[in-house]
Parts: sequence; C-alpha cells; structure tokens
Amino acid sequence: MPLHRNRVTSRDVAKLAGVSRTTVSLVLNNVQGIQISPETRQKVIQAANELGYVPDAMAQALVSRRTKAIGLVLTRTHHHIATDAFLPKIISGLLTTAREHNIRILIDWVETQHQESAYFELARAKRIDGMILSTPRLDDAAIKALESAEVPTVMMGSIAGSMLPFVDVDNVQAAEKAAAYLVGLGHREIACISNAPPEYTAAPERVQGFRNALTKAGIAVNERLVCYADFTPESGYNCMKALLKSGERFTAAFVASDNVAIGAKAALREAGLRIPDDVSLMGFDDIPWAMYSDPPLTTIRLPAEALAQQACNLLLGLIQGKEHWENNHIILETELIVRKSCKARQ
Amino acid sequence: MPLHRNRVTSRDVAKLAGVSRTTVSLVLNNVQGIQISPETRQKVIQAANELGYVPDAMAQALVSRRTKAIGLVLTRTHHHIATDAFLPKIISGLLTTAREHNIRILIDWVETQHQESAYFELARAKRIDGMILSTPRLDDAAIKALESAEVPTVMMGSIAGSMLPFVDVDNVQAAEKAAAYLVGLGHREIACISNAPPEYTAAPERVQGFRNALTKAGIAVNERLVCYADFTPESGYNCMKALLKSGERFTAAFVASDNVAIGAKAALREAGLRIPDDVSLMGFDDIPWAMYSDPPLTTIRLPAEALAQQACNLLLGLIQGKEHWENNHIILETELIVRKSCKARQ
DNA sequence: ACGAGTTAGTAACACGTGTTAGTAGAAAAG
DNA sequence: CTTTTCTACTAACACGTGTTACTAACTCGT
Repeated sequence: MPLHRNRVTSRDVAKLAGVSRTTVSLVLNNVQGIQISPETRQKVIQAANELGYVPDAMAQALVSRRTKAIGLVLTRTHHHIATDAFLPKIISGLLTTAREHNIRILIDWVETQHQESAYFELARAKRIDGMILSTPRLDDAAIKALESAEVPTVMMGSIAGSMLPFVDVDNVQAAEKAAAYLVGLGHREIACISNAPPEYTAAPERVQGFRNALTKAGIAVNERLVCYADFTPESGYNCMKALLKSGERFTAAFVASDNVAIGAKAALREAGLRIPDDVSLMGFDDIPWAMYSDPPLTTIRLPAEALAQQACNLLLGLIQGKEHWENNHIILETELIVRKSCKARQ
Repeated sequence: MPLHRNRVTSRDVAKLAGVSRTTVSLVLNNVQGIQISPETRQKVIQAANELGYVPDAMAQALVSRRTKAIGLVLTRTHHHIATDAFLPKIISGLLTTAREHNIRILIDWVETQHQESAYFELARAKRIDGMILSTPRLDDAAIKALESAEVPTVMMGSIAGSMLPFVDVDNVQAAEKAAAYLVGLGHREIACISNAPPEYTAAPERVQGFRNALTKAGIAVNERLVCYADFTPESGYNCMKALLKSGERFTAAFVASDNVAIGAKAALREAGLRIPDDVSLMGFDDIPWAMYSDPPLTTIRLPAEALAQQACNLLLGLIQGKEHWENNHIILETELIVRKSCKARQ
C-alpha cells in the first residue's frame, strides 16, 4: 500500500491498465514512431482518467532537464516594485504568452547589493529554463558573467555595450518625439525629469532624446532644468518642487515616466500652476491612469504587454536553441498620444 | 567525463573532496546528530566552493516532497490584471516575506471558464507546496473541492460559507466607516459604485457597509444610486456616466475602489462637476495614485503589503503543518485617510 | 518450412538528491 | 584478550519520470 494515499503515480496507472509503466509513458506523451494497439491506448487513457493521474512536474523536470518555467527577475527595491504602475501590464503580457506555451512564470527579485550572485541562483539550481531581466542595471562584471553563463537570458530594456538579447523601445527616438512635440507647440524653456537614476540605461537615453530635440531646434539645453527622478511619484514630486524652487523659468515639462509625472503634477498644482495653461506636461509610458488624469495626460505610449510578449517569445526561442544567443535585438514602436496636458505657448 | 561540462553535481564534489556523496550531503545540509570530523567538513566545503556547486532544486524537490515554491493565483481576466493598481503591492509584500523563508513565487492565472480544473493543475503536479488565491470568485463546487483537496490554500479575501483559511479586511465595517464619514459631512444623497461585480464577495460586502451607514443614520438607500463596476477605470467611468445620465441627484459618491474611482472622477470632470465643491468623492484601497490625485483622494487604506505578507506566513504555517487547516482567519485593520476630495455639504 | 521483417510491448538505466541501515576501525570496558 | 561502545564514514535505496535497447510473438514472401 502506498504511503500517501492520494498520490497517484504512473505505476498505479500501469497496474490498473495491466501494462508496463513504459507503455503508460509512451501513450500519455503520445510518442511518435512507436506502435501501440488502439485498445491498449484506450485502456491506459481510461485508467489515467479514472485515477486522476497528473505527472509529477519535478520528476519530469529532473529527467528532461526542462522545468517548463521561466523567471521574471525584478531588479529594484521593495518600494519601487510596490509603486510600479507598469508591472501589471508586464505580468499580464507574460502570462498570456507563457500560457500558450504551457510555461509557468516564477517571479523573483534582486536587491542591488547581492546582484552578481543572486542572478544565477535560480538558474544554477535549474529551477527555471531561462530568465527575463526587467529594467536591468548592471556593471560590466555582471554583464560579462551573464554573457558567459549557460542560462538563456533576455532583457527588457537594453544595456550599452552588451550583446545580450533584449526587447526594448528606442528610448532616444521616443523621447525626442515627445520633446519635439513640445518644441513644435512653441515652448523653448522646457524642464526634463527623468524616469530613473542614470544607472538605469533608459534614463540617460530618454534625457538624450530630450537634448536632441532641443538641439535640432537650435535651443540650448538649460542644465539646471534637467533632473533625475527615481521611479516613484514621490521622487517626481520632489524633483518638480526643486525645479520650482530653483527659480528657473519653464513653460513645459517632459517627464520621462507617467508614474513620476503623477507626483510632478501634484507639485505643480500645489504651486498653484494650472496644466496646461501655465505649464504643459508631457509624460512617458501611457500607464492606465494617464488617460483618466486631469487633464488627460499627453504621453508616449510604450507597448508594455507587447514588450513582455516579445520578450517571452524570444526567450522561449533561445531555450529551444532555435535562435542565436547573441545579436537578438527587438525594437518595438512607440506612439505619441496627444491628450490635453500640453498646449501651444501663448 | 560528464556529458554537460558545466553541470556540477554532488558526485563531483565528493570526488574532489575524496569522500562519499553521502558525506557531501550531510555536510552541506548541516545535518545534526551525526559525526563528521572538522577536517572532512572543511574539505567538502572547500571542494563545493571551488566547483561552484549548487544543488539541483528539482532533484531536491523530488526526494523531499517540497518544491519550496508557492503559487499566487490570479482569478481575473487578462485585462483586469493589466490594469490592477493593487497587484504591485501584493507582489512586493509576497516577495519580501517569501525571501525571508527562501521560498519562490510562481504566478499563475485562472480564466474563469476553466476554474475548477485549473486551480489544481499546479498543485497536483507538485509544482508548488501551496497557493494563495487572490480575490477569489468560487461557486460551491469549487469551494468543496478546495476544502477536500490536499493542497494548502490561503485566500486573499474571504468567501461566504467557506471554512478555508483567509486573510482579509472587514469590508463591511470599512465601507461603513467610509460612508459614515460622508454622512457625517451632511450628505444624504450618496451614490455608491462597487469595486467589482457581485460575484466577487468583497463587492456586495462593501455595498452592504454603505447600506448600513445610511440605515443607521436613518437615510433610505436609493437603489438607483447603487451601481456595480468591474475593477477597471473604464468601468468606473461608465458607471458614473450612467449615474449622471439617470438624473438622480447626489452630492457625494462612495467608490469602493480607487482604481474605479479614477474613471468615475474623469466622468465627473467631463460633466463639469468639481470635486469636492459639487460632488464629494470617497475611494477605497489607497493605491499610490490616490494621494497624488487632484484633489488628493480621501479613501480607506487597505494594508495591501501586510495582507500579502500575512497570507504568505499563514500559508507557510499550513504547509509545515503547524496551523490547523480550518478556521484560520486573519482580519487586518483599515484606516480612513482624510484628504481633500470630500467636503461638508453646503 | 523458414529466415526476415514487423508489431506490441517491456526491463533496465538515468536524472541528482536525501536518508536509513550498516560497517570498518579505534577506544573503552570487563 | 574479548566484548562493547563510539567515531566517522559509506553502500544502497527511494523519489517519479523519460527513453533506449531488447524480446517475444506474429506476419509474410519464397
């Protein structure tokens, strides 16, 4: 008698069907190029259904060297994750694509301190077949380690000087599009608040796009109007506060993250400034809140779910060895969403 | 020579240290009540470090019957997940607690169609040791199945008529607190927009709390001012639109979800109504956006991260068999956060 | 009738670990 | 000197599956 009454193994199915365990495996996995009589097939399937047999995923993983799970690795602090308005879309996109391939998603989190080691813990333990790194911030050593590691990895967001596969948007071009729109409305004194600290590559890229737009229009960039936020509404609030306090004059602001723009907007309101009458406000990301903001936020739409889906597909290709390990770069398009937070300069 | 060059097993460690595989296991797992000489211990640890040995999680899981992973099961549609402003906090709370116990989190998603079977797929395959159900919506059959199943389960949000362990707030009392605050401000015609359809138990509970507050104040509930939204800002927008169109008069609105309130607020603004001067608006949840809303939203704070952490701890206790399977109910406190979206009736 | 091929299935190994039962050798006890 | 106890370790099994190599029995062409 079995120790755990309610644990059904393939041996139990074999016994009930009156065949060998091998046959059970061959039938249930529908192995091609092997001859099993239709009656036996039927008996096995019948027995499996009767017992409610579900193969043990761990045992399958052990022998097949495939866990059928991928890791989503978040590389931010506790607090950043909790306030990330973008995460649900990433997860939603990942879930839909993963389900199509019958793959599970394991979510983990790397504190910046233990970066180098922690990245590999899951993969080395063969808990996952590959991983997706979200908004990575890596030093050269970590990049090298990842490149030489055996674990398939895809980044959401690119990193300068790395040949690792990634899925991203063209941050420079997107930000340039945003800033150019403000310039086109006649603004010449434009503030810029980044989405994140410069270590996160998307941040300097978006600021660069902002610079490009101004430079192309023959406008000198006022460095005192450029400021780096830190993902959260709080940081946006603080940045905008500091900007207002500095006394520098500006008629528009480009905030490279809607989430940060939430805070920046609150600071403007506190200062008694109206949007867009006194200051035009341009966001970035198009999080769900943006269209319901007051006024509805003009922003750059980042295809978050598509990004996640592409990353997932790319990773699955890598795992199956279909794609090359290097030079797999996918760039998705962004879109300027004009709403009501920007207005031509009087 | 090994097939996969870069795969290090305990056998390799044993060979290098000149001991048996058993000894390696005993040393590295620090098994108590067994005698191993300090020199041998040192040799093993040295060898393991040298080779960068990491035990195979799947093999460990197979033999120990513990995967050291728990499942977070989301029970909503694709679109609801993507726009859920609450999810990041849940995940953040789960990640921190899980990390303390060296547990991984597997995230999965159950479409309402395949409910009954899909719930168990992960657990039956022994991919996870237990699961957390988020905002469950279950029929009686599914509850029965869960209660009789062998897989430890904790719900975030309770279900009427179920003895399953859960972590929740007192929705009735919290909503009553919110509505009573509006009543206290002198409002008598108050609209109510739920957070979700009635099938999700929190929705009718919050509406009930709303009713209680009015009844206790001797105010008759106008059923035409009660309306059920569907998690998203869109649904809140539509509800509020319908309410305005109905011609029923109201001076305040209780929206049982900040996320829904985002949309409701947009509809009010579109109608030219000012908050709080024309209509007072009360939310529920205190998502990060709430305090930066314009005006800052008065709401009920749901301790999202604490909820997730408690659920995680409860589940881990269940898995270790320390707690009883039934009658494990944790209720956390809510808090009325007064900001500026509500105002005394003129 | 007889080797060759086909059909329908099975025994046995591998995956990498945790753990129980057991064993040499040394020390202690009688 | 023998017996017992203790130390420090190891051989062997178990977990549940996928897969390769093998084998009886059966068919078929000559």
